[in-house]
Parts: sequence; structure tokens; C-alpha cells
Amino acid sequence: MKQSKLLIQTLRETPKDADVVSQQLMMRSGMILKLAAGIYDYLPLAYRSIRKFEAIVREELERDGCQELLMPTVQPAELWQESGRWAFYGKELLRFKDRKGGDFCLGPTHEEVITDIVRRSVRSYKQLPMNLFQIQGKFRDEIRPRFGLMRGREFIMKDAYSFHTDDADADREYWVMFNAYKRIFSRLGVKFRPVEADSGAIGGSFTHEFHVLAGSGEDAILSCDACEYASNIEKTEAPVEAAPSSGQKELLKEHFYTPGILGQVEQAAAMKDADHNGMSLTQTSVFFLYRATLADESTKLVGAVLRGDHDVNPVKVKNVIGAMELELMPLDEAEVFTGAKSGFMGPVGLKNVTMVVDRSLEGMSGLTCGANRTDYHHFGLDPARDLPGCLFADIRMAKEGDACTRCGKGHYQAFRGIEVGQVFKLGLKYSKSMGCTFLDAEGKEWPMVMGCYGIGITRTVAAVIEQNYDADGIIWPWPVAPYQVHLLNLDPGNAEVNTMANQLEKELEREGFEVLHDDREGLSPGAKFKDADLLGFPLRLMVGAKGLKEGVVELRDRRTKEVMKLKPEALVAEVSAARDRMMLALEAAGGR
RNA sequence: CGGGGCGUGGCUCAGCCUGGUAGAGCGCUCGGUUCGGGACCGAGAGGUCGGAGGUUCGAAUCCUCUCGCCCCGACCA
Repeated sequence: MKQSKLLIQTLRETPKDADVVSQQLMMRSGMILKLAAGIYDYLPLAYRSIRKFEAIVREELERDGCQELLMPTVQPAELWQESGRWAFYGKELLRFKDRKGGDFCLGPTHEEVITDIVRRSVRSYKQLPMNLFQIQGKFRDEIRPRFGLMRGREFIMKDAYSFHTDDADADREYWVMFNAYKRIFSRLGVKFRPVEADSGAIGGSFTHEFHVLAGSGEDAILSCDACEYASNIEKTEAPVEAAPSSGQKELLKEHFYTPGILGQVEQAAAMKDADHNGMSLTQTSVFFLYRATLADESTKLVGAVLRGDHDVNPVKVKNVIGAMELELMPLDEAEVFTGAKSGFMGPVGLKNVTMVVDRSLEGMSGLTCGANRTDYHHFGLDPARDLPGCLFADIRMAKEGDACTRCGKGHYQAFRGIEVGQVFKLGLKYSKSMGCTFLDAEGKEWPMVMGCYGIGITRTVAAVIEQNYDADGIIWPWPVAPYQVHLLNLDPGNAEVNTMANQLEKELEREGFEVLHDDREGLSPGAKFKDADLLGFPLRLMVGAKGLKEGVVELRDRRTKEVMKLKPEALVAEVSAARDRMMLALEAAGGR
């Protein structure tokens, strides 16, 4: 391919819209254009990488017997009403009417459609199990699209759905997909982790997310340094941290007076009496008031109590309550409800509030807590005694350095991750609500057990860049590089150089390599080098008059910057060798 | 949704406060000289200053509305 004909406009300056590396580099290298907030054009270079990744995904899924199909982007409301999600799904679901006034939406996911397909086409246990997938554009009307392709509104996704006669078979397939995902991301050479995640309101039994590790990732991950346990921090089990009690046996109301002092640390330091010159943070408690929305759309108030030096994990609170949604009560409302200003609210004496106490406080006594009177704290809180009916549960945010709850030996290490894939056991949710059933050998009808498995194709390509770049531009891993060899003609005015460049281009292509030939005239070599570094193909081949005079062309490794002078006839062999080296290094670098 | 910021050639931005004939750099076109890390000279093309309304003799500039885009936001209970 001649670069002079390629649809591409590289930019010397970073567009001001771009705030993460992948977006900056993709825009500067002419891979994408922004059409609207969170909506991008995938130009030829980007689309080549996307298609290569898609090919890897197809290959690995087909190896495990998955079948590819393609469902419509536009979906009728009726299906979503059947599953119950039409009302439940938030504003992310872009709804609209057709000319006849019928309700439709742009598909953010395809559980409803695939379930409809299978219930109409599959009747017998003999046809199961079945795993169907598609690679397709999705639309989610994100509240706040950002980070380029990493959180767009329109994006390309691979979604697969499996159907089974029983739970055990669905579990089996879950791990088949789990392993397929490991192979897929390993082939990219990116560092990634499968992590246990919150199954959310969809109510599936268990789920893993696959994260590409990158500082710009939106998710926090904790991973044990001794065993295999890794989880999204929303889910990470926090170890119980027992702290000594103060010995205070009864609840002294409004015991500490800390007027106008806010902040947990400052308040604790200011809590003084005859026996105490300030309290330890582990003797204090923090309290949060939430409003929970339950499945039947009723709401209730939930109080969360934790040790003063611990952070609350709202996802855990939500799950303990079994709520569909949980929101922090706005400060002004909370102040009216408790009768105290921020900083002095506490759990004692509040009516009609379900109290959840972190299990680190189970058996503790002698804690301080807000008195629900501005400027005052109680002393001597014993949750079991003073908060009758309270639930003890793990509701704290685990943190780096906490002891691992699985192996008990290691400690958590923190990472940032970009969620690029998820495997999810759905269970019966859709098959039951939508009547997707099969007949067993006895002729009895059962709902199918389902699983679903997603990979963000465009997000993964962006994530690859987040992990592979330097000050000069992208450093593509071989398997998803738009082109593998960037052939720079340094003297396009020189007939001998032209002949050689064209000849090498053809030769490499004949051997199956993908070559972008920078044949542009009137550009200085420096300008071509800069562009080549920015585009970041694995190998750069330089053909110029200077080299040809010595009878050589030069091959440069984008990652190591090593340059090799070669006789033209040795080129193909060397490019093959370089590819093999890179693929080996990639295997070594991938995974953990 | 709340708060903040920004919309001026394809890109990055100046001009706005203090109204008076729209600018620079990069990119693009043509000609010439260059040619191994973003060359130089000359000549060009390209902008309803996001949109609507208003104030004014006169609005990119002041006022109102609107649209778009970007950023920040649930440590004090």
C-alpha cells in the first residue's frame, strides 16, 4: 500500500479534546476522527487493527465451537418489555419511535434478541448446548462519554450467549470461555488479569472481568501477591481487622464535645476527657446514610457503620440489602433527618433505618460515634447492643496491603485496569421471563440455563495502545499492527531508490507481510521518521540513496530502536526472523 | 444531573477586557532550491468568528437565549 494514497492525516499537535494517551495517539496518527461526543469514525488504519483483533477473537471462539451470527442494531421495545428491562434499563438505552409510532431502541446488548432467536429455533435437549456470538456495533448513551474509544457511546463489541440444559453445563461453558479469553488476550501480548467482579443487578451467580492493566484504567483491582485471587475492588473481600476495645462498657451520650471540628482524623484527635487525650481512629466509627431502591421500586433508608479508618464500599452495602440501587442521601436531607450537621451524625436512635455494620466492628465496644447533635459524639458504642437488629457484614473497601482473605498468606496489591471483557453466568433470568425452554428426554419442559460473554473490541484496541507507546508514538504489537512493515522511501526523486523500494514492497507482500510504503514526495527524511514513529508499526524499513550506495537498506525495530543494515536480498529472511523474535517476546510478556 | 471551562480556516491558538475592514504557526495547492530526525524562498486556496435574537452608525468583541464540546463531582454523616 502506498502511503500517498492512504486516507490519513497525521497531526503534529495533540487535539485538545484528547485526554488519554490512546485517544491522543489515535487522533494524531490519523486512525480515528471524532464525529460527536463518544462517537468516532474508524479510519483505515484503525479499522485494520480492529479487524485483526476481531480475527483473533473469531479464531479462538470457533475453536471452542461457538457459532457466529449477526443480530440487528435496532430492537423492538416488545422484547425488552418481555424481559422487564424496558422499564428497568436507564437512560443509557437510547429509545426512539419509528414512523408508525412504535417503540424501538438501539441495542446496548442482545440478551433479548438472542433469547428470542433460540426460543423460536431450539426445542430439544439434543440441540444443546449452543454458544452463539456476534461482532457488532453497540450503542450505550453513556452519561459522560470520555477517554476516546475507552468509554465511547458507540463501540464495537463481541457478545456471545450460551444456552444449556442445566447449571453444571453452563458452569462448564463458563470456564471454557474463561480460558478462551485468556488465550485471546495473551495473543495480544498485553498484561491482563481476570478478576472476580460484582455481578450487579442482573443477578447472575458469578462473573469475571478481564482487565488490561494500565494506569489510565477506570477500575481499581486488588490482586493477591501470593495466590491467584484477583478482584475488582468493588468486590474484593476485606479481611476482618480486629482492634482492641477501649474498655468503655456503657454508652455515654454526647460525651465528647468537638465544636466545629470536621474530618475523621481531626475529630478523633480532639476527643478528650479525663481518661483520653484524643481517640485512636480504630476507636471511632463513621456513618453513612443511604436511600436504597428495592426490586419492587419501594425505597428504604440504610445506615452503614464502619470503623473510622475504613472506607465504605457502597456496592457491598447494596448487595447486603439486596437493593437494585443505592444512593447516598443528599447532605441537606441527611442533616434534617438526623438533626445534626455533617460530621456529627451517627447511627444511634435513628428510626426506620436498616443498620449495616462492618464485620470488623463485630464484638467491638467502646466506640465513638456521631451524637446526631451538632458538635457532639457519643462514647461507648457497642453495635450489637446499641443498634438492635443491625446486620454485620463485610461492607468496607479493601485496600492495598490488606491480608488476602483467600490464602491468608499474601497481601493485596493495587492495579488500575481497563475492563475489556467479561464472562457472566446469567442463569435463568432471560429464559424464564421470555419462555426460552427445551424438552428433556422425558418430554418435560425446562428453561435453558444461559451465560453471556463480552469483549469490547474497540476498547481493547485502545487498551493495547495504553500499554504500548513511548514519547514518539504508538508501539504496535505485531498481531494487531495496522501494517507490520513501514517502508520509507527516503529519496523518492531517485530512480534507483524508487525501483528498489517498489521491489522490496512487492517482495515482502509476496511473503505475506503487510507493508505501508511511504512514497510521499517532497518530505524530508526527518518528517517521514517522525510519522513512522507516531504510527508505530513494528518494523521500519529505510531505503535511501545513502544506503544503496553501500548496497544496504536499513531495518529498524520500533520498540528497541535497534537498526540493522542489510543487503536487500537478505531482507525477507530478516523480517521473518524479526517477526519470530517479536512473537516470542510477546508470548513472554503477555498474561501476568 | 450539579459545578466549571471552551466554541475564531483541516489542526493548535491569538484577537474579546477597552466594539471600527479577521490574524499567526502547522497542514493544503503551485513554482523553485533542498533532502538521513518534522528544511527554505516565493505565490496561492481556505473562515456566515457554533447558531438565533438584541444593543449600536458599526458586533468575533457587549447583552439574552440556544446548540455543541471538554473537564471536575458521592473523604467529613
